[in-house]
Amino acid sequence: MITIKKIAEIANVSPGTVDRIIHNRGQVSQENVDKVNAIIKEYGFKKNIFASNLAFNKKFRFVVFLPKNEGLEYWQAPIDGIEKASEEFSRFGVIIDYNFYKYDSVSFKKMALKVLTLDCDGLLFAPIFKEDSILFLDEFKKKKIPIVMIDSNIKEIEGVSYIGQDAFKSGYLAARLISFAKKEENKVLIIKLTREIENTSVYLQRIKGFYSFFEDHVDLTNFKFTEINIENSDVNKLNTKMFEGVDSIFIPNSRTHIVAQFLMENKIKGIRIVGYDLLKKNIQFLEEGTIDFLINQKPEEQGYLGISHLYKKLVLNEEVEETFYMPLEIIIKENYYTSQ
Amino acid sequence: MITIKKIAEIANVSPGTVDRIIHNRGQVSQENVDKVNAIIKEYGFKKNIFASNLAFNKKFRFVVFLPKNEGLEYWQAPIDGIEKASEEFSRFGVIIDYNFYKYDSVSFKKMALKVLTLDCDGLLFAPIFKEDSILFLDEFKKKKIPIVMIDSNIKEIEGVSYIGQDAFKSGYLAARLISFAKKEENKVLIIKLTREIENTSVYLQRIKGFYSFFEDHVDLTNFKFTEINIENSDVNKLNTKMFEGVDSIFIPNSRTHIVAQFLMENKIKGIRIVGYDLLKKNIQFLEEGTIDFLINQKPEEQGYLGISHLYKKLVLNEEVEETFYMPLEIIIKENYYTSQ
DNA sequence: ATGAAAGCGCTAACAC
DNA sequence: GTGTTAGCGCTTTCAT
Repeated sequence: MITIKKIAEIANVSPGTVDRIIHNRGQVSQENVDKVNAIIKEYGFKKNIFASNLAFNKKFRFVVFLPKNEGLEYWQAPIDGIEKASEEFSRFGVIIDYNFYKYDSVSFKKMALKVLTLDCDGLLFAPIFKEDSILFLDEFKKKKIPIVMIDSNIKEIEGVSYIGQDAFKSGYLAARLISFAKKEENKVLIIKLTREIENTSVYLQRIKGFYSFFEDHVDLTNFKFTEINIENSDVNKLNTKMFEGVDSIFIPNSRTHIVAQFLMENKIKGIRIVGYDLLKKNIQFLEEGTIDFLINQKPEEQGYLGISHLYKKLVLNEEVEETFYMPLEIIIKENYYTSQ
Repeated sequence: MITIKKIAEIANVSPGTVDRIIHNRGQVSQENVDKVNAIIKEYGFKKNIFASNLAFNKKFRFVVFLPKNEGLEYWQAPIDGIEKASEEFSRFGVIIDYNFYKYDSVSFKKMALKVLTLDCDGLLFAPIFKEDSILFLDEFKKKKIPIVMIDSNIKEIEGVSYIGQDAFKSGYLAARLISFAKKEENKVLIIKLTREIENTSVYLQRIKGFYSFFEDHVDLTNFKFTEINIENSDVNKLNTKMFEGVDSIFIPNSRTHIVAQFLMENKIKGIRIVGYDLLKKNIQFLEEGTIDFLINQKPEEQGYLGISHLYKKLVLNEEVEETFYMPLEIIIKENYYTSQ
């Protein structure tokens, strides 16, 4: 492995000049730039990361901008992953600056303004509120520093990395899980437990993928679908009539346990349920047998990989994939505990 | 973060003495040992990994001791993972020394003797042949360097790390997948496609776990089991009679495709098949619909994590989990491609 | 048993 | 526009 000193020797210039060229600091003659670049290419120079970091002694400040955990179990998971990464990379100068907002648009906007003022080297962000997120990102991108999105993707935004699931494909998978039940007539309920404020695109994508599966499998004519909308995820809007004759239920978000709880309380049995995310309550019903399948988004890993992405890009100057779709993990009672 | 120099200052000794104490090189008075250790504890000293590696400039040689890929698609996967890790960690001085053997006991023993003579800092190893592996490990352990096993575990061996699946639990999971099919009478075939030479403990553990599930679920009385032994995985020993009236098949290893192929060729349809590993041929039958479930052992990740384990332990001096059970990944047609 | 000091390769400040 | 050099924190050799 060739060093800067040796490159300087070969090129008949000083190490300082080589350094200037490598870091595009300018103030070098074009002649030398070409000469040195040629040598770098020829010998395949890669800077010694130990020496570089030792001398540079730079701290890398990554801003994390996520919803607060207050009552949001799901959002604790990415934080756990981030903390794991933080510990692992702290020795490489990585510092995490946490910025949380309450799960509403007003709090988000307020915090966004603060985040925009922060001095940092990278951003990890979850675009929960789509419109506000786009405005925020457009502004933040002016900083010209790497941005990683987790959880939900905004495909329209350019130059921002994404780590998370493909919502459409996860719905497609859910449909397949539902299709396991082979009966003459299969009544499927799709229950949307929504919140006013949240980004609708994720669960709508999931439902789209869900239907898409049945469109691709026209032989499955014995499946009939009904959609139910439960605003504000209000349990009181559920009633036993809804479930009469129902064989399977698809709930395109993590509030699966609300339905499971209702079914249990009303002693409605024998319905196959497919939902999302390993929340404690969901796991409880998985254990107990009411929920059959959960699709795991691995939120902890998303957090970990988000920081790892920034670390590799900024600290190690490595090339990294712009988009990483998390595997679609099927969780049932018998394998949930192996999922870390 | 306190440095060696500062510790020396506080303790009124030279940096050399502090270094000797940190590395247990001896030749220091007990008085100084205690004094310095107290300071290290008080200030929470952690050595600067950049400076350390820069000065040390040590190469870490990890020996990889695995079966050769010749006709063994499965064993290419861990090698891919190892190569990925190798690239990633090469800048930290990690060098991989590959040692392959043919998939037979004689070749293994021959290579084992060579591996024992190698000068290295860590070992990544797959104990395919149990008895021979125990003899080898007992000998290798005298080197007092870290050893990681992947793929199959030998629980009797102490002080050796394991990264891979829990075979028993994966069989248990397979049983659950089989149990999805709800019919009045469910005839289940367990087909053991074996090779004389291989370690039987893995698939036997899987079968044990498989039965264990049905023992835990006594209500599933409608499942009846038959075991078939196909020695040398010989297709010619399969016949159509075996499959008469069969509803489900469990194949406790990666040779699932052999049965799938037979069923396809003989136009036997409607049998649910659960098997192991994402071999190309298995995927092909998964795509086409003959195989319903594959349990993925993530062999690539096992290889990657194995090297990563040694790297963290030796290069970074980090603490690492001794045993890491890989998640039990359920793969169906709709999610296999998301599994990297 | 202990201290002093060179050097690992890179960065950045300073001098010319 | 270019060269020189101190110093990052640790390891290791040599001297005492």
